[in-house]
Order: sequence, then C-alpha cells, then structure tokens
Amino acid sequence: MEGHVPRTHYSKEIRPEMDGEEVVAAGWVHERRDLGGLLFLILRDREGFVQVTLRKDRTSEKLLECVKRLSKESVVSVRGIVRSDKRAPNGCELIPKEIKVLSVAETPLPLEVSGRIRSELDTRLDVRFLDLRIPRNREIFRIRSEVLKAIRRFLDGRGFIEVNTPKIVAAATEGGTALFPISYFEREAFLSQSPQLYKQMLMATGLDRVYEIAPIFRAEEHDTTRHLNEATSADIEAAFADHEWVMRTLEALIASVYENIRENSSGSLEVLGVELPEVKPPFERITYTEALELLAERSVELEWGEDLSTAAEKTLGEIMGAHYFIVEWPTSVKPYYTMPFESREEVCKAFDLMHPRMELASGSQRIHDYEMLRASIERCGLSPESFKFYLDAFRYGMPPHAGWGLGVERLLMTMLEIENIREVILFPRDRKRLVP
RNA sequence: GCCCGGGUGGUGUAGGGGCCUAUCAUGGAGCCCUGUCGAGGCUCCGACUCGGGUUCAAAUCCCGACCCGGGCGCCA
Repeated sequence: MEGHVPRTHYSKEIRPEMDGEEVVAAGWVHERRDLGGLLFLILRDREGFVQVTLRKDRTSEKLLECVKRLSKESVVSVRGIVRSDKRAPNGCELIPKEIKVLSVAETPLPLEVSGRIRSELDTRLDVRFLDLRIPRNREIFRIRSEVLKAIRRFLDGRGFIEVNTPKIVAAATEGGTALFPISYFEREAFLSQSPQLYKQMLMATGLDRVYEIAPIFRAEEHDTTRHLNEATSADIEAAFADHEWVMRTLEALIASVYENIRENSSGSLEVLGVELPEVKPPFERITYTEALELLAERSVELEWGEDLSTAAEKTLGEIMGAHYFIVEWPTSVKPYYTMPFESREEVCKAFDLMHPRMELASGSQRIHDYEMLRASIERCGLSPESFKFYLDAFRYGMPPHAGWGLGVERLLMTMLEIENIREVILFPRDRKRLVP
C-alpha cells in the first residue's frame, strides 16, 4: 500500500522486554474502550491481541479522532512505541505515533466477532470470512494444517510417494455411489468419488507405495452432521502388501497424528478446550460376525450380510470405547476389487477403521489377478468393457497390493470433539449449500 | 428422500389468540468517566420469513411456499 509501513511484529511477538522499541502492528479493530481521559484500542491479528493505549492529554487530537471513529473489525496498522506496563494485558502496550486505516468495516456486522454470542452455524457459514476471525473457529484450521502435515510426514517416512490423480473422470467407473455429472467439452464426465482405480493402476508402475490427499465428490442425498458432498480423503495404496500390513500402517498413522497434534498444537487445543486421548496401537480388531453378536446382546439385530446401520455403529462404539477395526466383512457388502479369503470366499480381506462415533476409514487387500477381478466386476452386475482402462493394468504384471481411504474431516471432527463436520472444512458443500 | 422440530431487531433469544406501540442480552448512535481487560453508567435506534385463511381480534391457530435444525435412510 502506498506509503504504508509493513508490519514488523505479530501481537504475540511484542514483549515487555522491548520497552522503548518502535514497532508496527497490524490487524483488525477488535474492541475500543473509551474511558474518557484514556482510550484503549484492542488490535487483533492471527496470533492474538495487542493493546494500543491513547491518553487524551498526551495524544494529538487527530489521532484521537481517528481512533474514536474506527468501526469494529476495520483493518489498521499502528506504528508506535512499546511500553512495558504491568496493567496492560500482556504486560506491555503500544503508544501509537501513527495509525493507518487500511480498510473500513461497515456496520452493523453480520456476526458477533467478539464470540460473546454464538451464532448459528448457518449464519456463520454465510459469512465464513468473519466467522474465522473468531480465534476459536480459526484454530480448527491451524490444526487441520498440522494434521495434513503429520499425515504427509508419516507416509513420507514410510516410503510412500505423494501422487495426484484426476478428479474429472469418465463414466460411472465404480458403480455404487452417485456421481456428479459435468460437461466435458462434447462429452459427459463426472467428478471423482475416490482415487481408488487410479491408485490401484499405479501399483502396476513400480511406484510401489503411493498416497494422495485430495477432494472426493459424492452426489448422495445424505444430509447429516457427518457427511459432505465434497470431502477430503487421504488414500494410500501399497504393493506387495496385504490388508494386515496396511491396517498396521493406518493405526500407526492415527497414533502419529494424535501425537503430533498434542506436541505441535497445544496452544490451539487449549483454545478449543480439547484434551487428546492416548491413542496407541494396536487397535482392537473384531470380526464382522463378532460385531453382530455384540450387537445382538444389546438387542440391535442385524442379518449377516447387511451393512452396519447408524444405530449399530453407535452401539458398537459404546461397547468398544476407542478406535477399533472391524475385519472379515461379507464379500457381498464390499466392492468388487476386494480380495476374498482363499478358504472362505463369502468373507473378504476388508476392514473398516472405526472411531466410537463413526467410521473413519475403510480398506482392504485388493484382487490383483486379472481374470478374478474381471469375474468379480461381472458378478457385481457391471460391465468389464467400461473398466478396460483399469483392467488393462492387471494384464501385464500386477503385484499383490492393499490400501485404504481415510476421511480427513472425520478424523478432525472426532479428534477435536466437534459435532458437525461442516465446522472442520472451510467452505462446506452439502445437500443445501453451494455458496460461498 | 422420509419423520420430527423450528423461522421474532445486524447477532442470539423471551413470548404460543386481546396484557405486544413485543422481553432480555449483544450490537449500533450519542453523552459521562484516566487503567480498561466480557469495562461501567445514562439516553436513543433497530424485528414477528412470505402468501392465503379462521377470528371482533393473529407474532401466537389453520393451509401452502421458501429457508433452517435434528434424526433416519442413502453412502465401498
């Protein structure tokens, strides 16, 4: 900005030891307290608050007038002298020499940024840019950033290579889930619901271990506090690995993420009032059949071969009380690429990673034999012709492989004890919301 | 998609036929106040989602639309 002095310090970097130093702080007008002869301006930036103190008898009329006219949430920069004073909030305050109004906020604000009044989520999401000025709400996204870093660090450390697969895909590649159709020049295309087919194809390349953290799109009508139509999935696929190996990778990853957040985001956790539980592998494993038995004891009756209902997930969660795996699923409820057990073909090498509140991830060892996969696709009522691009990767040397997909938003919301998944994504896309 | 619940100042709420020219908080405008830190005190400003209907009388009851919340279903 013309003639503008750049910021030299964040609020938290301004310390009492800096008494007498000139600094430039910049941010939003959080509050103004006019005591008559004394005027306090509380400036907020990403890292916290700094108090700017104006004494009527020692401040120019121009500066006083300027501050008196400032509306809440306007953006200003303040050049001033740090003064150590035990009466000030951080033990120091800023005596301004110059205040620049960089942007004036209109009044009234559509949201109470002070955090004193909790607005409804719908109101908050309509003005997300303001909502995220509330430190508590913003902290979620600092943690989200750390979670993504922790996932990458962990997988990089285990020899995984980060990849990017297309999000615009040709016709109904996987069956099942509803897809969003889009127009792709003269053809119809879809938004990808999962990188599944592509990461499997990469197993035929020699990249061996890959991961991708990317959006997935699901055109389902679900409208709940734990579903999004655009979500983030952390996916891995590993060659020469079985379902057991990728389960161990998954539980170690979850534990590592918790540990990283506990160590690197203690400040954010404190703001959110969350204390992370100990998460240590190995997680308990129960078979699908055992799960049904446990549920029957609690009068939640399910037929063998049915997927778990919401009530079943919740009841199981109460029984288990911590992260756990459900293994040995009926082959019929899992997708066509899932490897059945050799001895009992009605059961397959699939698993779900569960948090007591909900499902976080699902994965399996995959079928790597071309003929077997082709037959499985047919058995599911799908046409192998439309899967040619995928099936071809199995014809010229495909190693055994396994993998999983983990819902990043669900990981975050369960970790941070947040009720609504929309809180952990910046601009949620759900059944009702497409804007902003 | 189904079942419940709900839409009141900018925000969050109270009120469920007449007591409503509608409560409280927050906010905004203004005045007073030299150490606030959810500052305090005083004054003022600002709202019944929309459209039909019932009734002497509707924020309140009924119908419809739109919007929102919760649960379920759907969702590898």
